[in-house]
Amino acid sequence: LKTPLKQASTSQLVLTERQPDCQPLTTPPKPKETPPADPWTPTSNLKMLISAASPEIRSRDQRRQLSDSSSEVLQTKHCLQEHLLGDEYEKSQPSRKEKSLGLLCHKFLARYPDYPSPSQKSYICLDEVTEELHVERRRIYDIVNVLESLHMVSRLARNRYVWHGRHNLPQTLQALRKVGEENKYIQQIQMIKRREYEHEFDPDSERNEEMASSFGSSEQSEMSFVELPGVEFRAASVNGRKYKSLRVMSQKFVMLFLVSTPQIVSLEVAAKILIGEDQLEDLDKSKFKTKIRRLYDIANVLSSLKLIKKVHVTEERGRKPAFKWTGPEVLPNTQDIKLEATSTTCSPPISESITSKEQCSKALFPSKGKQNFTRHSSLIKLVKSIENDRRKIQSAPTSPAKISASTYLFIIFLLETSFSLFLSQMTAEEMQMKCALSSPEAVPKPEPSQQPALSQPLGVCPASHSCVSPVILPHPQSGVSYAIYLHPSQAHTVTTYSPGFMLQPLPCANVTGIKNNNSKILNIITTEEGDTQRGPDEPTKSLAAEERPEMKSETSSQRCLKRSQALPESNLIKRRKSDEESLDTSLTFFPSGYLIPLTHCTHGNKAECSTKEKAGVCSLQHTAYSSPITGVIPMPASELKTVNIPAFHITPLNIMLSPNSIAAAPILSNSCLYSSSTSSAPNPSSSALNFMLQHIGLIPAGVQVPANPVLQHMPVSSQSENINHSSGSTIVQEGKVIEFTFYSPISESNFLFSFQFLQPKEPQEPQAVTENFFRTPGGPNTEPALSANSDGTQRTSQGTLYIPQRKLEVSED
DNA sequence: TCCTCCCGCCAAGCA
DNA sequence: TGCTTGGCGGGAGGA
Repeated sequence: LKTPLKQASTSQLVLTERQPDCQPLTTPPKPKETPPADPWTPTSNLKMLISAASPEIRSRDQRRQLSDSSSEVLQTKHCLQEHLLGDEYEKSQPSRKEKSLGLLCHKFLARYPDYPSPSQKSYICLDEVTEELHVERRRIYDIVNVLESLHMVSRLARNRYVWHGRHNLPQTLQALRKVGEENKYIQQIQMIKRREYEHEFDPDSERNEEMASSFGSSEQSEMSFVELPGVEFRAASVNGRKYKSLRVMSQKFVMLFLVSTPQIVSLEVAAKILIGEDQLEDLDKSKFKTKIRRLYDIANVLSSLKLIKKVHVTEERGRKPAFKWTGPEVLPNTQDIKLEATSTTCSPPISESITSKEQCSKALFPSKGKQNFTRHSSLIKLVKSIENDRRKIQSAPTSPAKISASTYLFIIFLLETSFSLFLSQMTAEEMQMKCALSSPEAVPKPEPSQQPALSQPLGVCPASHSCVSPVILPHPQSGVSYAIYLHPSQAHTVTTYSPGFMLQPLPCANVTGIKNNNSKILNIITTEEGDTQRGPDEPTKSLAAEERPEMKSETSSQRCLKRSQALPESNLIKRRKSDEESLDTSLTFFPSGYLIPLTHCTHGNKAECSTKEKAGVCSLQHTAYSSPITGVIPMPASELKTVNIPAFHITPLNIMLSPNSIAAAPILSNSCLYSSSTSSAPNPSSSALNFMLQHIGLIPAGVQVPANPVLQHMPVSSQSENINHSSGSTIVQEGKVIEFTFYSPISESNFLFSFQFLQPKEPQEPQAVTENFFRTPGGPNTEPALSANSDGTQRTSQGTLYIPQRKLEVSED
């Protein structure tokens, strides 16, 4: 008796024979139990014929037929052999590989066309499938669940599904990508990698605790099934298990690929993210193993669909299993981009688009009505991370401190916090005074289409990057305006605290349509009464009210773009145009809570300043300008050309900027530093700084840190040639380096942060990501004694404490 | 030894 | 109440 050889290549053979665009082929049924009469459908008959065209399959079928012809005799013999040779019998059983879920999925997919005719619905009866494929029901559920997550099938009734094929796949992937972006999976991946990274150098750290605290408190942890319009979801047990469902896991897994660059996701990272979202209190090893098991299940099905492919990622710690996306490329929603870039005023398609998307993505961020005054969950994670770093710093203040990514994130936190504090320090009177003192031409009356949307109801936008609200803080004295990106909730906070504060949405990051319009954008400053208590007779109020319904369905970026284009010829533009002419690059802004100077450092506004100084406005604004906390002292564009910040960034805030707006990076130009910090006016930010540093634990309570700038500029000589000045694009390309220094009062050292992102030209080539952190000795105004190397790998100097490097190599099996 | 993942128990939920 | 659905983890095959 010749049973099919238990050849290792069997499954591979079947896999390789199947071409993606061919009609699927049938796979041979298990030899030992050939059904007397296969219920061949016309389709399967056709497939059988096609498969017969393959010599390999034909020969295999011939063997099978030969076997079938003498089945009775052979079966008897088989039984005899089974009795006689138990080991042999065992060997005759299909190997594990032949029973793999991937192979089974191939068989399953072979039954149905990739693109079924819409008029002719294919139904899936689980009983039939299990019988024909000779598998347990349980296995079919695994497959069907994953297919369901991609909307390739949908459940019709008990035991019954509808086959959609790949018709819905592009739409589904688009939706998943969108949801993945909103869910900030990139940041989560970065954070996990960073923690692993830190753990390499500090194995005794409270890694698990950190991980748990990072994810466990996430309010956005629950995510339900992402549906498509028109594809109804009728899972059998929707309530109890939906969050752990293989469907949801599968969707999340796919999301990770869609948002990652490169599109390679290791199982470990995926599992950690999935565990984190299940609000696990700790990283239980068994849970982790279970998650990995499920991911293998999902990966097998996705591999059968040719959406992913197994690879291995070789890091310094070893070789890790990972998967690479091989499915269709899913670009960011081009429709959205177009809308953002071209919309001028009220644009109904935007709201329609968003409504549709919201329908697609159900309850990704469950609205619990807590968005007001709460930090976004991603920042909560950062804060926890910062706290952990703080502990480390406090525990060993004189020992070489390890500067982790968290410390960098701490700076982000500082910046963000400083702005909040700065705003909260400004009394309503001050702000109103500021408004009053601003020259009328500098503050043109708003037009209906310019009305900022800060008074819009909260909760309209999901918590996503796309909904941060960029605003401008005009600073007439310095001639510098500050762009501030705020989450809608923060924007609301601002307006609540500061009734008369001037806020002006700006075009969001990387809007292609605003290239070379920076001078216009920079100077479009309108007033907004954020206080909704104002009387209805006031024009701005009524205007705001008029616009509010529209705002409900717009993203901030869309709104702000409208505004930027609505006031192209404002007087302010004329007045300040000369200041802005030196800037000929396109503008993009930090979508964050940063306080960002929008122009290079200018010092020619003394007349304006003197006027306002009389009322104390200048000093106030000067504070904003020179705030050491914000660390956003502008610098000449010439100094900025050498620096860029990768869009591939570890902060939860997508930093996207042009060579011009790079001035907003936490880099300090010394010239500006001194010119801006010599003000004799009281500096409210000093107390804010001390409050923060004390609060965060970098300085003990009672200790006061002078409000000297803590950030210093260190020119980066490398990689500057990579910056694409002509395009002004904010998308950073390979090899870009960003460096900045940060002075820690507690350790009296400067920290130099350096990031470099390297991406291969070819996806198959090894990829490397290097990140370096340094600490340098010296005081607040000391230039770090480090030189930056272009490759980021050979940097050493006195005071260099920590130079972790990570290289990532990707190899395919 | 570790990776991979099959297998089947058993509980939740449905008809 | 029987059946369907599917979470889960033990443990075995394979590298």
